[in-house]
Amino acid sequence: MSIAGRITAQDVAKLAGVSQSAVSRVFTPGASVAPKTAAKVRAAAKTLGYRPNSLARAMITGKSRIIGLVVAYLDNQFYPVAIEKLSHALQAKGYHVLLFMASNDPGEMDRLMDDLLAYQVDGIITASVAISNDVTRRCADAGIPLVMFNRGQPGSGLSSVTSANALGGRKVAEFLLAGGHQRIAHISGWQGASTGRDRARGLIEGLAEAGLAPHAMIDGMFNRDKAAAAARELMDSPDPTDAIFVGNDHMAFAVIDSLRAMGLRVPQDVSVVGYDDVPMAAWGAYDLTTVRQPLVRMVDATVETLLAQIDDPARGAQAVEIDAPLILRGSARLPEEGT
Amino acid sequence: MSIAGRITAQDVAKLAGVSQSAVSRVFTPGASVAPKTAAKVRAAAKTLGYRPNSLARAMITGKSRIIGLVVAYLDNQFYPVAIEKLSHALQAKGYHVLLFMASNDPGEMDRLMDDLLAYQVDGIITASVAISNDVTRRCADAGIPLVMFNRGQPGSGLSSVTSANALGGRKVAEFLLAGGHQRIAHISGWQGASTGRDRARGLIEGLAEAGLAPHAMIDGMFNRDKAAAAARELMDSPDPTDAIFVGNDHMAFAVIDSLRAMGLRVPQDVSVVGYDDVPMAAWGAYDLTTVRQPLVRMVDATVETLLAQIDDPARGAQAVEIDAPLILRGSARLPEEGT
DNA sequence: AGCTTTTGTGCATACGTTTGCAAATCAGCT
DNA sequence: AGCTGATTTGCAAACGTATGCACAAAAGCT
Repeated sequence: MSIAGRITAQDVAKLAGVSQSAVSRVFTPGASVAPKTAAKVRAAAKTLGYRPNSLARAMITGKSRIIGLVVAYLDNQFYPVAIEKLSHALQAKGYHVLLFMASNDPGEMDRLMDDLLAYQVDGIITASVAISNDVTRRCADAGIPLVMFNRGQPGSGLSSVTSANALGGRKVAEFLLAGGHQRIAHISGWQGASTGRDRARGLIEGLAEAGLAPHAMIDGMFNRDKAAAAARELMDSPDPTDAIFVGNDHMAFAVIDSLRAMGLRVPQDVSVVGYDDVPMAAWGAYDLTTVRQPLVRMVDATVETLLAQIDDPARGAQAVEIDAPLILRGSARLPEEGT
Repeated sequence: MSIAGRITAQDVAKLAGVSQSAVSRVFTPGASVAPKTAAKVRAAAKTLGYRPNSLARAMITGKSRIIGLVVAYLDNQFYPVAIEKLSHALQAKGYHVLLFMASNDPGEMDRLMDDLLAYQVDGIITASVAISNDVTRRCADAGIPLVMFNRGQPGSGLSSVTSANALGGRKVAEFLLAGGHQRIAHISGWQGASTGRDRARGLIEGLAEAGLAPHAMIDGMFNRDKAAAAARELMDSPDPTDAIFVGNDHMAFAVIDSLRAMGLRVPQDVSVVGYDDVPMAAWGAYDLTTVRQPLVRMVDATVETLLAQIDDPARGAQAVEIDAPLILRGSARLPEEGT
């Protein structure tokens, strides 16, 4: 019965009539301890309600079993769901998640790095946040593996996990062309991010193979308001588009809202295709045709890559790309049968 | 230039020509240290890239400056946004967030408690997750403050921050009555949660004052599928309702999707009112009339309550309720002018 | 200058663990 | 019984910091 104050391994040792080391060994998986004493210790621990202090353990072993997770925005549904899955996956591996919110202010990440290092995290996952070279260097210096989730940084020597964004853009191009669209515009993801650039490039390449070019390209910055404005601009023009590929679902919803507010029908007047396949894309109000980022596989690849790098610091960075299938729904006109 | 390995206060001390204690004092806000030596130490720290080890600091002070944040689901947009704000608010106060995902399996929370205690968190915030008496007791034993966000546990002696849910339900009742609705149904939040019960009770009381009773009550369990099924059931009946108050926005969206799929128009055929006012409620596709939970004020109250309890463990629990205004949009028929 | 009061510093201990090492116990043999 | 080898155990030293205590240095005063 613990009145107050922390219960330590000493207390348990005293009650069980063994040394403190013995207690430690009982709670250390690989250690050598006789079944009989283990039983005594476990009994004592249970009555006192003892749990080893993870912080003290981290000090001595040099492994905190904490992963720093840095996220910029949570209003795009893709990220909450990703966090949920990442967190579950890491919990299952015995790691814990220290959550950091970063604005996209570049200085912000540097400040967060201080906290991350101070808490001796074993590894870092960043989701949709820009990494300066300084941050990269400090991670390398401290020997802390970092994996970028859903964003790459070519030439940075950092691991990343993304979907096959360029290929995804290509698939959209082919699909829209097959559907008979002539004037295909792109409201892109932020061109400062690999994710945004690659999707745009894929679309352009896909159209080029048919001898076409995008009817228009506008940087939507992954921002709803920007995307909505872009949609209005595209349709107000004397030569409006007949299909819009939007850089992610989050913007695509804003685009559809905006089109409907203009009295246009989707997909009769204009087709819309998104990217991500967040749960909301399947909801009746949008029924969005989109490219699915296979979240579970991306999450699995992320923790696998990160843990591999933690276990073997000599292992180099790797950039994983996961195939992203096109999901057909009602927001884009379908190709004719038998094409 | 750090080649590898952690830089400790010892290293800095050596370089600066002072004792390790001096270095510690420079990084401890209230401590007594001469400006001159502070400067020397800071310089040495900067060239070595030194940051105090938070884990070691936590060991000695007994304060980890870590808050455990336990969340059940992230698919309801209310919670991601809440997490974002909570995290920012805590970061601003020098705390950090250890994130735990809990299923609503009651045993799950007990297991998480082990981890929370092992990491010596200074406090716990739970968002929409059930707390067993056992968990309550263990927190009390360990002297760890806990505040429940967006859920209360009457008689548990636990702090909580919610909106004024019952009053909110009342407001909806009055508003729908004023709008001339006769058959008002409720697809409630989970009746196992105070939040769901209080909103339902408010509606019932509000209708009772006008001598009415709900036309129907169905427990939607905060679940989209359940809510959609409930909506179909309500409208398929020989005596369909003319207004549905839904226990939260997340379910309300499913209800609207479901109604539209039946060929019904919102609000011409049936009015829908939600609860939360998540960002999505303002989007064109739903334009949902709803009760706004003032997120910023709830978050502020939560961290204020928690930190007050951390600073003064003797302070008792308190249940904060924050007024929740009704936000009028297009999903519910408005009362006549001049009523 | 001599005294007292304030301020700054170093020494040493403590926080709660893990783990190498050596001593001690135990089991398995002849 | 005596020896060998394997297993279990306790001792003590770490990990990197904060902090009480004693003392040194500086500052304030008449």
